Amino acid sequence: MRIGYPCVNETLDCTSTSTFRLASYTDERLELTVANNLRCLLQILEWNVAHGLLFFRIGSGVVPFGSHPINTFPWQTRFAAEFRAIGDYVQAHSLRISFHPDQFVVLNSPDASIVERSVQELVYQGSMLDLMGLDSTHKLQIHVGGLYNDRELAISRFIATYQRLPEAVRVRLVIENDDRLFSLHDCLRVHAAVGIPVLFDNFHHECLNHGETMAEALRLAAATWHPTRDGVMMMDYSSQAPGERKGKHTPTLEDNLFEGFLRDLGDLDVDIMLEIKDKEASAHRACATLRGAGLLPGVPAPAAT
DNA sequence: ACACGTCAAGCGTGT
DNA sequence: ACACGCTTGACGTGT
Repeated sequence: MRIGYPCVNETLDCTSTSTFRLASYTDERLELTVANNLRCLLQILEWNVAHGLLFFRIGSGVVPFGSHPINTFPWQTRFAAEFRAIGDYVQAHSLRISFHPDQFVVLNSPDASIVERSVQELVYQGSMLDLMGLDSTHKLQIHVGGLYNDRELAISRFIATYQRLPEAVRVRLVIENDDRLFSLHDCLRVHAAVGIPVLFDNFHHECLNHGETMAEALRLAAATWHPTRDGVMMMDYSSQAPGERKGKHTPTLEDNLFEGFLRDLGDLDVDIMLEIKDKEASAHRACATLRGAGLLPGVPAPAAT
């Protein structure tokens, strides 16, 4: 089992997704920014290893405008060595990497140009994994997309687009149940049609479900991951922010809820991404809970920073 | 030095 | 028709 957090390390003064405005795009600016982002990315991964956090979601903005036509800089060749070094580090320490392209990636849009831009964004993010030399156990996670007043048609459009994706994207793509439109049940139907793994989000499942218990839901999702091709199931973990609007993520890990979740998990192996606002602070507490339950080996005591 | 309006992209909901 | 949340920082202009 690995524990991770998304995109940003709040302890280090180093970010892997610094960017600039489209209006101020130049190749020089791009080159400088990517160089700095990759330097910080490696630094964050090193910090994670030192703290026993072996799962990390890399932000979409490592290469600013990575799928935008304005960006014709050959960053793939210019930074081949840096990407490779990061991939080597990931493999040397058995880290797991994911990407979560954001809401603009909609594979089931009825608008062909939106689908085309979405595919280009997935190609960009998948190519970073290729450049790192990482296999298909490292994933790109997206949602099924929009509803467009016709669930069946929306699902069938997703399936049709999925089948046309470039191989490098298709082998890495996974779908996550969302909190309002496409439930675990919907994702399982897409899986049944094309074999795409389902990345389970426990909090979204609490918001939108068809009566499956948490323990059942976890096992249904786990069964969609092919052990060698996809690796151990990945999931997102969060819980409701107390007193806030339904669906809002908690600002910090609630240890008692997490312990209850671990009971539902039972003996299932899973890599857990903590989608919690205070990032690595909660990830630390999750690790402590897991070590207490004997589910994680001991790690070096967190170094003062 | 600091404040704050704004930033590539989509969708559904609420007013 | 339009603003908002999603996820949030931080860019970049103006003072």
